Amino acid sequence: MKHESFNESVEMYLKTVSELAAGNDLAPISALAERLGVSTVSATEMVHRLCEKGLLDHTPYKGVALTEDGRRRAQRVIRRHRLWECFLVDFLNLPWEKVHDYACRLEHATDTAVTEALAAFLNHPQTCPHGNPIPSAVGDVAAANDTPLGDLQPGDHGAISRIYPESLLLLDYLAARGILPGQPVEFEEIAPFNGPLMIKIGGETHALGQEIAAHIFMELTDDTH
Amino acid sequence: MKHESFNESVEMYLKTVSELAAGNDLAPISALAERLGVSTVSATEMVHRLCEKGLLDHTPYKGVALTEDGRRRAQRVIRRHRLWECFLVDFLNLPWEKVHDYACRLEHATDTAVTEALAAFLNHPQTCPHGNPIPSAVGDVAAANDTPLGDLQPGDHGAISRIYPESLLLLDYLAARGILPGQPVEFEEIAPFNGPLMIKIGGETHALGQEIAAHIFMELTDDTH
DNA sequence: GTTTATTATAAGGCTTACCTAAAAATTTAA
DNA sequence: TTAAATTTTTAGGTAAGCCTTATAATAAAC
Repeated sequence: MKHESFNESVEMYLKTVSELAAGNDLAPISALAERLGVSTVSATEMVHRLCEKGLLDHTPYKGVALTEDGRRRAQRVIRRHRLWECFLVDFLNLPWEKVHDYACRLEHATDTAVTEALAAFLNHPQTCPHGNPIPSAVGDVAAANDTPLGDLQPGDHGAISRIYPESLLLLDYLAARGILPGQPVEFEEIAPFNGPLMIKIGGETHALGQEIAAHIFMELTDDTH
Repeated sequence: MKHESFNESVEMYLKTVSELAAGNDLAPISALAERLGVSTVSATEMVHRLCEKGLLDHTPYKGVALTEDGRRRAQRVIRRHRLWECFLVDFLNLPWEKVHDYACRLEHATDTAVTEALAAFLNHPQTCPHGNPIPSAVGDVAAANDTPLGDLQPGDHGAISRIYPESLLLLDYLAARGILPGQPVEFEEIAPFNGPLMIKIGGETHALGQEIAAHIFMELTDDTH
């Protein structure tokens, strides 16, 4: 009956740091704590433990980063997570917007042998149903070459590539509006005073808040013919 | 970050009681503790907690039994466990003797929606790869109509129906010898002084200790034609 | 260069699920 | 029916992962 829940917490912290420090910068502990639903004091404690284990680097007053060990460990969790998402959508026909949460539980309870057998069964998919790349078994990920909707200029167009980071609330919102990877996108305008972005997605125009727009990535169609 | 590990412990206790009290009698706390790899003091503590929650009934100095609530809860865990075993063997091609352990982890991390979608995907199988019946979604199980090898008389024959309860050590042992559900069985003799049982399984004769024989069930072929 | 805001640490506590050691209660067996 | 074995309870402890409150350190803004 040895406790596996330590593992689970570790994995959640590493995964979250990986998301927050996606742009190679440091993840502030406050942001970590908020995303994990934990007090900053608790997060600080845990960060110390993970530093001692050599999984995180903490620069006081700046934030935390994954060590190489931590990075690999996080990517392996993310691999399990995204493989399960593929299975849940493609074979169990579960809703696109729900599988993220289901996979969040399974990812901590999946042996390596199961992970790799699952990858083979699924034919080694490259992305999860939300468009995010699936790391390799040793923790390598393809670098993304896309842009968050928030960074677009009027007239830009292309197609949605991925939703990142994912959360049930966000995915529910997007699913209800048909805002999914693959949908064609045309940027129309941004309302003044940091207002919502007016974006045509799959024929319909949506007013998206900046925060949501930061979670939607697209691949630009190159118009410089 | 609310802890799900309480759930996990509860589920392990309920599952184990369900196994130990299979013959409708009481499961001694000492047996519970041993199977869970925990001190009797710890097991007693936990049993008290589960009694307060209305999941167990404890008769002091006798043992524990599942309440109706506890029984249903245990069966639901067992359902998830056995469905995963089917998937792991039939679709991921993982070894028959290993999937029990893999499923032991997954069973605590599987939402009801995933369980039922999995059942549908698998076409609602009736038994796990080790021959044990899969409880219904509401926790009903078909009563088994088979006999442990230990109870046989010389001359009896039939086919292996299931291995129960399962454990990695036992399954490894049986897999190495081709002792699997479906194999034809012929009882030859029992060595004196509680010696091993000599049993012909799939053409070869095996000397099985009584403890192992108690875990192997068979369906007798009725010879009273 | 202060003030203000953020970040970190310190102190004390809680719960779950474990542990050991020792004493008390009950059952079983001689 | 007394002794032996088992079961339960009591007492005191540990570690992980949380919590709140309060103080100290640093960074950023004015």
